[in-house]
Amino acid sequence: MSGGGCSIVWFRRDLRLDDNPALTAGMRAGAVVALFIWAPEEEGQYQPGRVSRWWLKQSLAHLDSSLRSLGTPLITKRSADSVSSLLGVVKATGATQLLFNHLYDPLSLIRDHRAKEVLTAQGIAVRSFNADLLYEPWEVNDAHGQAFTTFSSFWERCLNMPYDPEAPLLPPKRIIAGDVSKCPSDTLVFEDESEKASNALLARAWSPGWSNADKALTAFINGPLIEYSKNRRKADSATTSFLSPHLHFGELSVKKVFHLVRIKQVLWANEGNKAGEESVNLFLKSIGLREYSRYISFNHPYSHERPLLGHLKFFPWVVNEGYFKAWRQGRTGYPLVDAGMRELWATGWLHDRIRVVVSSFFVKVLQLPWRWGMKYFWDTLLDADLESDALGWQYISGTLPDGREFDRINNPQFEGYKFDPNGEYVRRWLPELSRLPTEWIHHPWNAPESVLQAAGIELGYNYPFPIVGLDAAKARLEEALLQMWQQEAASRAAIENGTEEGLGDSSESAPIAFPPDIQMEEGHDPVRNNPLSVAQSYEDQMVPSITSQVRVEDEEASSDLRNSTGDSRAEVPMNVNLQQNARGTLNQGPNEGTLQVVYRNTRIQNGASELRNAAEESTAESSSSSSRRDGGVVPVWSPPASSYSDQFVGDENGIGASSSFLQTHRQSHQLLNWRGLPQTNS
DNA sequence: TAGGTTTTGCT
DNA sequence: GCAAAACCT
Repeated sequence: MSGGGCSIVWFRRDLRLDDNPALTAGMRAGAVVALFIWAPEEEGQYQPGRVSRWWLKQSLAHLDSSLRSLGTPLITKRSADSVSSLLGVVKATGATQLLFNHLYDPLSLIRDHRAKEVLTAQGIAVRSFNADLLYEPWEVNDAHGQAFTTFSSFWERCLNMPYDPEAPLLPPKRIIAGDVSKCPSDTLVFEDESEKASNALLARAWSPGWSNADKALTAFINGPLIEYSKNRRKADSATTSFLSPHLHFGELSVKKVFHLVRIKQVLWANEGNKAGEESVNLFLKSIGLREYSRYISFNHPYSHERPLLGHLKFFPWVVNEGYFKAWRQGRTGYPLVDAGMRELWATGWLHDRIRVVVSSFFVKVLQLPWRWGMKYFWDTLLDADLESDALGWQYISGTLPDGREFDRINNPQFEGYKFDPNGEYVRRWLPELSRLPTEWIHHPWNAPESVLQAAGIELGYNYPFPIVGLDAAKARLEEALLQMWQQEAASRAAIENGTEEGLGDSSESAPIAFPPDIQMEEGHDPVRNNPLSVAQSYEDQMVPSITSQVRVEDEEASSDLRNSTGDSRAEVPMNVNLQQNARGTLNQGPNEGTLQVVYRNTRIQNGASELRNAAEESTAESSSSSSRRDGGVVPVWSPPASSYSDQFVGDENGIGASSSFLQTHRQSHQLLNWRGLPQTNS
């Protein structure tokens, strides 16, 4: 199918050779040029942090050597604009086809859409695939064809889909190299001199690269998995899977993970091994959360910037850089929190439980804006993953319909004795407390003077007093929530009176800026300060380019999303350019097979229904055909037409639409309970 | 001891 | 907000 030219396989966060549908498609079509483009400026405020870049560097080296052993190098390009680099590579290699696997963060949705548009206009065939998820976000819908808004219902559906996730593909045995003689690689720089020393330590603990990932997976599944449930409460146990950085860069295929874990699940179920079954369910759930993070990101592309429940917009965050600094440095006076933050700083790693502890402390006790914390995680975690981190912080912040209650404060002292009963974790990361007896290790401020003295601790000198007392925090939180509800009610009233629909309060909906010391990693380039400006001229909607079926469960062309009140969700601005849309989609023309349009993400009020219907007809057609689910759709979401903050208007009230927090809650929970929500899928 | 009350875990 | 677990009495 290749014509004469070769295919470019554009690697991004799918740095593996096995179960890589873009690569497989490229091989089948003939000669392949494997390409990686390093364009960090495109990531706006979210350029990868030091440890993340270290990982990427190793992983790419690994991928390159694997590819070479199969017959072709990995071409690397340094770029400020991926799309023009793609065009350059097309020219230099005479490629006629571009293949890549989907990503779901907002910047990628835009960029990939643009890539598809631009290259298609140049006569290049562009095909894209699902390599990152069990199911594409638009495949997972409720009975009305709408997106789920709670994790449990989403995951339940995933586990009970009428068809299984695709079986993982094998790695190629050899690859026919495209002509890259006129397409030299750029040297990519991922670390500066000052970072090298710290990075050297990472290599002792981690082995990036897809075949190492594969070994790690096998080892985990045959080892710690069975104890996963039992051990999940320990702060420093070696019982987490440690697969997350591998997963972030796509060194591991989630479908493969799922597949292998399911085999164990069946095995242990047959043996009646309850602990094993529970472990599997729990582990799969964490895979499910990762899926859900993409799902949320696709359906609510602003989820890394804005709370999904609108009322949180009115929360009076404490904008206190001193608190923020104390938290980052592990000097809050709460040993478990501080130990976690020091571990994160030192290693780029944090056990999931401790992530919850430190982030909930951040939001509830310090009441700092959650996006600061999220950004810090992004900068420091080895497995930094924007979608997962956004989901995690939204959960902690109580901004998800099924998140935790906002007004409950966890007590780090109690959590300390729960997750670190013997104080070993604290002693490892807080040497200044290492001589304190376990009895006091999680609350040194209560320890008698003599005990402190014997342990060599002088509070306020070599270890701080608690930065905020829990009682004070509780009082301040209640006060803040009161304020939030009042403002929310006032705003709702204003909207109902029609006095203020729209732009009035853009200052409130605009996110609080990052503090300067975090901001310094960004900003030379104007594009970075407004990550979406890059794409502002591309206003059209999804650009599905080709074939492939996406199964749509719902029979009726149930049109709009959740609520019919006039609001719209953030990712779906009203000012969609349908002309472009039509051109982008329907004229894609005679690629193989059917044309697929996916509209989950779209909320087009007028004029789009024909499009949608066309889409669904073609879906109906294609879903009856074979099991070919390659090819695919580039999920794209349209950027705001004008300014950044305009975008916030549309999604004013987040998932809950214009209903109040309580109503939203009640609804979602009723829905949940109604269905009797089976605990597991046993 | 059964019964009520409080705490915990949810993504 | 709910269910299950833990904790009282």
